[in-house]
Amino acid sequence: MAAREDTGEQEDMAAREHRAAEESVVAYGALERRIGYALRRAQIAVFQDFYRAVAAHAISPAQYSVLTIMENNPGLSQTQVADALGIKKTNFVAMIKELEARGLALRTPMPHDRRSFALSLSAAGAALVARLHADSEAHEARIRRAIGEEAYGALFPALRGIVRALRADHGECSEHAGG
Amino acid sequence: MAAREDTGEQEDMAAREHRAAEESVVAYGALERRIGYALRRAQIAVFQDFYRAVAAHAISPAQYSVLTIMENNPGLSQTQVADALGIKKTNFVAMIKELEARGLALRTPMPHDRRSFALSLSAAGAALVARLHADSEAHEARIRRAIGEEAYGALFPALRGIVRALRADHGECSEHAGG
DNA sequence: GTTATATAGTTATTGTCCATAACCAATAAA
DNA sequence: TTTATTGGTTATGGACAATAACTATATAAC
Repeated sequence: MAAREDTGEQEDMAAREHRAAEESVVAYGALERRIGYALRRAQIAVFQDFYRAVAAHAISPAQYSVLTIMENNPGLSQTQVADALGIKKTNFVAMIKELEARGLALRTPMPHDRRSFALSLSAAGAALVARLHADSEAHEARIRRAIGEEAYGALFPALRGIVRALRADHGECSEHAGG
Repeated sequence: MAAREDTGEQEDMAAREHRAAEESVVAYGALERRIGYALRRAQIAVFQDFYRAVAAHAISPAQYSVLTIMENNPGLSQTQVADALGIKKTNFVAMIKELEARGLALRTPMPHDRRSFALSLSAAGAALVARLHADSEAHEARIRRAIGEEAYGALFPALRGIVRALRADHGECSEHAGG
C-alpha cells in the first residue's frame, strides 16, 4: 500500500501478487449478511466511543451500567443488580468492591438479612453518574446524528426484539450484557 | 425504587422487602437510551444463538469469520486476514494455528516471500464452512423472523453506519471485531 | 554491496470479561 | 431440628484483546 504506485511497468509476478494483495478489498461473503458480525463490530466501535466520551472519569461501560442501576434502584442487593445486568454474581463482587473502594458505591448491611447488602450511590457516586449521563448523552447524540433519527430510533426496539426472541428460544438461560 | 409496591398489607418488613425485591422490575433509567447497552445485550444473545446453531462443529463466531474470509479470499496472508477482521496479527497466530491443527486451514509458504503464508481452506475446511453457512443461515432466519423483515434489513446499514461514523471520528484507530 | 528500515510471523505477558465449582454464613422450608 | 436455599465470596480457567520484543526475511538508501 504504502509504496508502489502502479508503474505500468512489467513488474514480475512476485511484485504483482504482493501489491494486489495489499490493495485488494477483501470480500466478506456471507459475513456481510451475519447480524452477529455487524453487531459485534458496531458494539466495539460504540464502546470505544463511550470510553472516549467518559475518559476523564475512568469508567467502563459495565461500571456505568452498574452505577445507573444503583441510581435508579437504590437498595437492591448485589445479586439483584447483577441479575438485572446479566452479570454473574461471582463476577460482580470485584466490580462492586472497586466502586466502593473508589467511594462511589455504598454497601449497607441489610437489617433483616444479615447476608446481604443494600447497594446505593454515595454522594460522590451520584454526582459522578450525573456527569456520566451528560457525557454519554453527547456520545449518544454523535451516533444519532451519524445514522439519522429514524434509524437510531428503530434500533432500540429491533435490538430488544432480538434479545427477547432469542431468550425465549433458549429457554431464557443466561441473560448477560456488561455495558 | 424497583422494589416495594405499596400493598397496603401489614406483612412484616422482612417478608415484604424480600418478596418485593424478587418481583420488582428494576428501572433501567438512562440505560434504556444507551445504544451501547442495547448493542451489547443483543450481540451477546446473538452470539449465544450462533454457538448453539453451530454447536455440532465446535466453531466460535471468530473462527467462523476467519474461515469465511479465507473462503472468499484464498491466498491472503495472516496479516491481511487479521486486518480484515480487526484482529491483531499477534492474536491471530493461535487462531490460525488451531484451524490448521484441526485440518481446516492450509498455510502454504509463499514462493516469493519466504516470510509469509498464503492462507486457504482445506477440502475439509471448505466442506465445514459450507455447513456452517447453512447452519448460521438458519440462525439468521430465526432472528429475521423474530424482528421482521424490514427491521432486520434496516439493521445492517444502521450498524455499518455507526462503525463508519465512529471510525471517522476516532481517526480510524483500531478496527476490531472478532466475529 | 552494505547498511538501514520495514514487514510477516512469532513468543511472552498482561488485562478484561465471562463461566464453573466450591465454600461460609444466614435464612427459609420440612 | 434437620434440610435446602440463598447472598456473598474465593479460586480458577477459558476466550479475546493489547503491548513489547524478537527472528528472518525483504526493501530502500547510500
